Formats: sequence, structure tokens, C-alpha cells
Amino acid sequence: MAALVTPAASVVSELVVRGRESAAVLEALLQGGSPQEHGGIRELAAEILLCCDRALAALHGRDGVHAVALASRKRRSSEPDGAASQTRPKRRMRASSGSTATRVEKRSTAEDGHIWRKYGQKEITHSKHPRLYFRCSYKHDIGCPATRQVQQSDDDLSLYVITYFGDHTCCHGDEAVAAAEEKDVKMQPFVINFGIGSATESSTSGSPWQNSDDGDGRSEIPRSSHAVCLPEGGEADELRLKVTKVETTSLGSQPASPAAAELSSSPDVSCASPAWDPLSSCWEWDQFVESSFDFVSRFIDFDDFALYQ
DNA sequence: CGCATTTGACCCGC
DNA sequence: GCGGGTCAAATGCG
Repeated sequence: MAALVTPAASVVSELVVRGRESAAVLEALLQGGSPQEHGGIRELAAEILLCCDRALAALHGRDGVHAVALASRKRRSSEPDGAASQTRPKRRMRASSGSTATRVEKRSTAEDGHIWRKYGQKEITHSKHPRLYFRCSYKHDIGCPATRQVQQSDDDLSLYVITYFGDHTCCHGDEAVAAAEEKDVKMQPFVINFGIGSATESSTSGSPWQNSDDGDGRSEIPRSSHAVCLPEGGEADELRLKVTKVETTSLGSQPASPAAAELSSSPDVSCASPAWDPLSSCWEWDQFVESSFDFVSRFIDFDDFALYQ
């Protein structure tokens, strides 16, 4: 089981947790019964399905797309011929300068569902905050040209100005699922039992979901800038999932991330989540996985995932 | 050891 | 020449 704490397993963990968060909010909405709140129910349900679907996809893709991605990330070694190292024959491509931005957004979080890899940071004159440069993690794998720049707004420190360049060619649809489909792997039904381990049980010795923001006020960028890829418009229709029981329980004290806060439209619902680093679109996996993987494993019989390996 | 991140240097457009 | 975007060696972590 410990061997499952891999990047793929981490992704699965987070996805399922997010699914559970959404489920908790969903139930709160249902209990509230306010008609105006029902507007979000379908969206939440879609989120749940999508998260769980992604969890499956992550496992399906581990030997496929994800493995390919990992394998080809190796940096080009220094030029073997000294002459080449003397000069820089390669012209540098400028994705942003000269070309227009695909879109510019101001958001409270840099999360956008895609996997980005930071490749630079620059202090910008007349700007208090550095600009961070990201490219799609699949740039070198499948040549996804998407890049983005993230800069904290000087006007509103809670906002991040995100400028996108280029369109993603990597996450149109779910390539992991597609890879699984190519292999004709059947999505077998499995059970996520959110009820195993009651709230009281899981929240005994303090909250395992403590916000990592414990005072230094500055979230470091985690080692991995892999955000969970949750592209918009994903369909979870092939998902064969049985959620046997969902309990809305107070697992944590408060949402630990903007994303969780967004999900948690009801103040009565406490959603647990890893700490989110808005600048790098990263979950703080170190704290999250260690503290919660065991917890998450209560919900999931990971033995079922052996089916996909 | 392999990987992602950091960061100084290089390159390019204005 | 300057400012900003990108590269890639160095670094450090798992």
C-alpha cells in the first residue's frame, strides 16, 4: 500500500478528496433545499464524477501518457561538441512577445486545471511582484504550445493576473482516458465508500487537514508544480462509479485552499484539502499526502486499483 | 540517480 | 540600451 504513494497515487488521492469535498457540499445543498442553491448541484455532481474519473484516468495513464511524460522530461544534456556550447544557434521562441495573449484572467487562484511547469521567474520593473513563467508540462512530450504568465496583482494582493499564450493541445478531452480506451481497458466499477471511518473517528486527534499556512505567510512553491489536470468540458460519462455513501462531516476546521473555499458555498460544510499554492497552481503534497493518504485510504479500497495495473 | 526548480545569462523586440 | 522572455547549468530534493 505504501508503494501507492506515488505521483499517480497522489493525484488519485487528491482527486478523490476533491470529489469527496464536492460530495459534501452537494449534500449540504440538498439538505438546505434552497431552490437557488440547486443551480450548483449539477455542477458539483459533475465535479465529483470528473474527479473520480480523473482518478481512474491517472491510474490508467500511469503506464501510458504519464509514463511517457515522465520519461521524456529529461533535460537535454550539455552539448557534446564544444563548438555548439560556445554559441547558441537555437533561436529563442517568444510565445508572448509579439504574439497576442490568448486570454488574460484575474483570479484569486492560479489554478486552471492544467499541468504547468515553471521555467522562469523575473522581476518586473514597476511591479512589486515577480512574474512567473510557466509552460505546459507536455510541451516536450507532445509539443503543447501553451504557456502562461502568473503575476500577483499589485492592486489586489489576493488576485493573480494570469496571461495565457497558445492553446493546449495536450488536454483536449482526457488523453489518459483515451490512452486507456486505446488499450481497450474496461473501466470496471468500483466502490468509493466515503462512509468508512466516521467523522468522529477521522477527526479524533485533531484535524489531519490543517492548513499548511502556519504563519510564515509565504507559501513556498513545492518541488513539483504539477497541478491536477482537470480540463474543462471533460465528460465523465464512461465512469462507472458507485458512491455508496457520502457523509457530510466536519473533517476539518475550514477550507484550506481557495479551491476548497470556492467549493464550499455553504459555511456549514467544511471541506478538507491540501494547501494550495496559487502562484504555482500546486497542492502542497508533502503535507497533504503524508497527513491524508491514510485518511483517504479509508475511503478507497486501493486493492481495487490493482485492476488497472 | 533522476527529476523539477532555481537563477544567472543570453536573446530579442521596442 | 533597456526591459522582458527564455534557456540551460547548477542545485537540491526524494
